[in-house]
Amino acid sequence: MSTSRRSSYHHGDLRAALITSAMQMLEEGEAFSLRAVARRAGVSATAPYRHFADRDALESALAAEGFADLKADLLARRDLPSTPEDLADLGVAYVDFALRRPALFRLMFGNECDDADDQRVRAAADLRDLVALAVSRVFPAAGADGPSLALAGWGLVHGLACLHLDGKLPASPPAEVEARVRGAFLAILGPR
Amino acid sequence: MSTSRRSSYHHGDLRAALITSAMQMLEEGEAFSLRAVARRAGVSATAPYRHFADRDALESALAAEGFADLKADLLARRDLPSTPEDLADLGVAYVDFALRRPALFRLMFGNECDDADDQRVRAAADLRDLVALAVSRVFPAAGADGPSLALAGWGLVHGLACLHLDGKLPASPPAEVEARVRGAFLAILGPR
DNA sequence: TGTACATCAGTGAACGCGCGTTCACTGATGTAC
DNA sequence: TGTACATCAGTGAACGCGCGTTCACTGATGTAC
Repeated sequence: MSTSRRSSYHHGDLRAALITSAMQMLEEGEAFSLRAVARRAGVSATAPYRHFADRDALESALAAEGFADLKADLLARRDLPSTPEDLADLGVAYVDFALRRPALFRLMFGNECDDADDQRVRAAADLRDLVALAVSRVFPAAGADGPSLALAGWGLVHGLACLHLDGKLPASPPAEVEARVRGAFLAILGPR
Repeated sequence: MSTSRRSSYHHGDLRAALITSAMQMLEEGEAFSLRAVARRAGVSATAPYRHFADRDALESALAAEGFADLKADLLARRDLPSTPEDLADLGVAYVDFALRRPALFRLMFGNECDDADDQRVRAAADLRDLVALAVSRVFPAAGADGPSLALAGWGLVHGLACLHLDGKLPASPPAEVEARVRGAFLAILGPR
């Protein structure tokens, strides 16, 4: 959309183009650097500085978009879960996201979070809230244990994602991963 | 012990000294590189190549030692857990390890695991087995669900460790972390 | 017991690399009159 | 409607950096005779 009006000099919407390029690089497992992103966007190495203060700023923008994407993935399947099985579906979707976009997932989580970036922090908090809401729907009777239960749900699913991602559990075939996640999830959150 | 017999040229046990230096660097949060490790060990930049094929080899050695240390930490508190509360203690110890030695923990888990290194893979498998054994002691009646339950326990505690480590949950004060981990643990594995 | 020599474990110079970032610049755009 | 000019969004050369790794080398050690 923006490339069509691109002149030889001014780009049109370089900021968005840089984020897109960076996402592609992450998706393809390529090493990520300011210079490399600029290269892929077909622009000089210093052009990104017109749109991002520094490397970290680009990274935070990517992380924020990653959180939004993950949240969208979780919401895509159904409105909100009402049974433990529904909840397990969410867990499967979470792990699936991590395995489909490993580099992005690592960037979102595997960094010392710089609390400075509002957008990023807010996006992460949004995710946590969504998890809490989902768990409270399925277990409305949890009462005072609600927050602990929500945290356990998030921790479990996040841990399984990491363990698969880092090769501590086999990340394929997908059906096996799904069965493993669902099994673990229902073993503790199923029959109550 | 080895430094006392160190001559000006031959070192004595440079391999061990390099691992020690590298561990210290990880502990102090310093960036880790072959050159930096050699520097800290007081040795030329190329000396490590006498003892490690390349950077990855050093890294794998560190990871293997990390797994052994973590396992030792888990075993230090008691022989084997017999109640859910005991199990929660193990979980707390796991998270505590991650927070006390974050860079090491990241190195152990946050890398694409190269399956090539036997020692490292075996050390990671050892850890998984220990978790499975501990869970099976506490829930001997789990039966066919045993493996799923064990995996859930590992995933939960690993996920909580990562979320604290990555700033998605506040990593201090320690007492609060412990309460949070214990709470999450017992919320799902407690009253059965 | 003393000596020759192979082996081992270091050294230090050098390689090429990609990175983040700065700087002075220049081409294009859009606004005021 | 046409022109002057401020502003914006790019360029490209250059900086210093630390890294992993190679190479030919040399000093120390220990073994065979």
